Amino acid sequence: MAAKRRQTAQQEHAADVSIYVAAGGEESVQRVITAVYAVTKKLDQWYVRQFADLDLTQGEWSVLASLARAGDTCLTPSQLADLSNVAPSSMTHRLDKMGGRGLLQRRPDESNRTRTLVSLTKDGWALFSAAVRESNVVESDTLRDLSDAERHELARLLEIVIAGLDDIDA
Amino acid sequence: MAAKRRQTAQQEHAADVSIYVAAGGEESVQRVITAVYAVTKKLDQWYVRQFADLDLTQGEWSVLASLARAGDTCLTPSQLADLSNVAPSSMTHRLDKMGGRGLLQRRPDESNRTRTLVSLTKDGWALFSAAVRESNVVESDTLRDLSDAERHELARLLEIVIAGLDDIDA
DNA sequence: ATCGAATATTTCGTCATCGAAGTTCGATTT
DNA sequence: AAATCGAACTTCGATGACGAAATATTCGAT
Repeated sequence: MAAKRRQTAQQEHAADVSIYVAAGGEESVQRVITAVYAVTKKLDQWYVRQFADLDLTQGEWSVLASLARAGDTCLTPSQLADLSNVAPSSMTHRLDKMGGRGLLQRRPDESNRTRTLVSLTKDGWALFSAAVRESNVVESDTLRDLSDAERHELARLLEIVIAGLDDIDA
Repeated sequence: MAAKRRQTAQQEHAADVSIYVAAGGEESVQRVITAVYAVTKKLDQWYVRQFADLDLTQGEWSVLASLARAGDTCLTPSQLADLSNVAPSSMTHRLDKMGGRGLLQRRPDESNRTRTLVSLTKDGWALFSAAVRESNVVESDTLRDLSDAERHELARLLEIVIAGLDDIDA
């Protein structure tokens, strides 16, 4: 049964790619992009379930991760909205809610009082850390069929893609 | 400037990974997963802008793609909800709206009248095809720094991951 | 055969999100 | 120095999504 499903997952993916090619996409492109989204779609499902244990939505997770990645640098609501792919007006309420839970704090920027600076509290970082450790379980499971060398190669190829991303908008 | 940004994109990614590792994640895992999400986040931004030209939201795109991938097989609202990572109750209104635009049709399943069968119309498939062809532009740009051999290798590694995805829930 | 459990879909109330307008502050121009 | 333009954040009205309850149909058990 496991073996059967393993075959069909590949077959399904191949069939999906051929649909996109039939609709006008390039094979070498669709094969990669479709695969990337197949992975993230499944991961997203698990994130929702795992984060529910921590009373965390994907949107709140995005804010938490953005602030954690910024380190000591405070971020403004606008920056957080951009990083979270969300409208600035949506960020207002989200920050209100997360601030109410004590996960972050807002303080006015003294040098420019139109800006607000957002930073993680100790509780916020603790929740981020807990979420990372929980996520790492399924993420590790996801990559379990890849050797260390293959993970390294996969990361290397993706990093080539990342390096070129910012030059495309222009 | 382009060269500078190319370096910083890699540096930023490396810094992000180290944050996740500091929070308790494994390096070999986080390096891959973080990279995958960096790519999809950027792609999602472009999809929103490109699909706006076609009056298509990401949710509607998900329905369109699911039905197209199913080919001749009709899907039920529940199946579409699962495939779109959305609640069944949300799918009802989404199908109403898309049906009103003539993109799909709902008909009762004669063999089991609790079920409803959804299928793409000709207009629906045309819109799917148009969206694929538009998306392929940025997707192709995204992979432009990868040789054919590298794309093949990237796809191969991702397909190994995909093959194991279904076995994890259990 | 009838009753009860399970499944699929749709309403309904509530919350999140969006786009637009409003408000406050900073910067540039005249 | 005053005024206008622009930027950042927040409110506001409307749409979309969720979870729970309601409806309808099928399947299983007594």
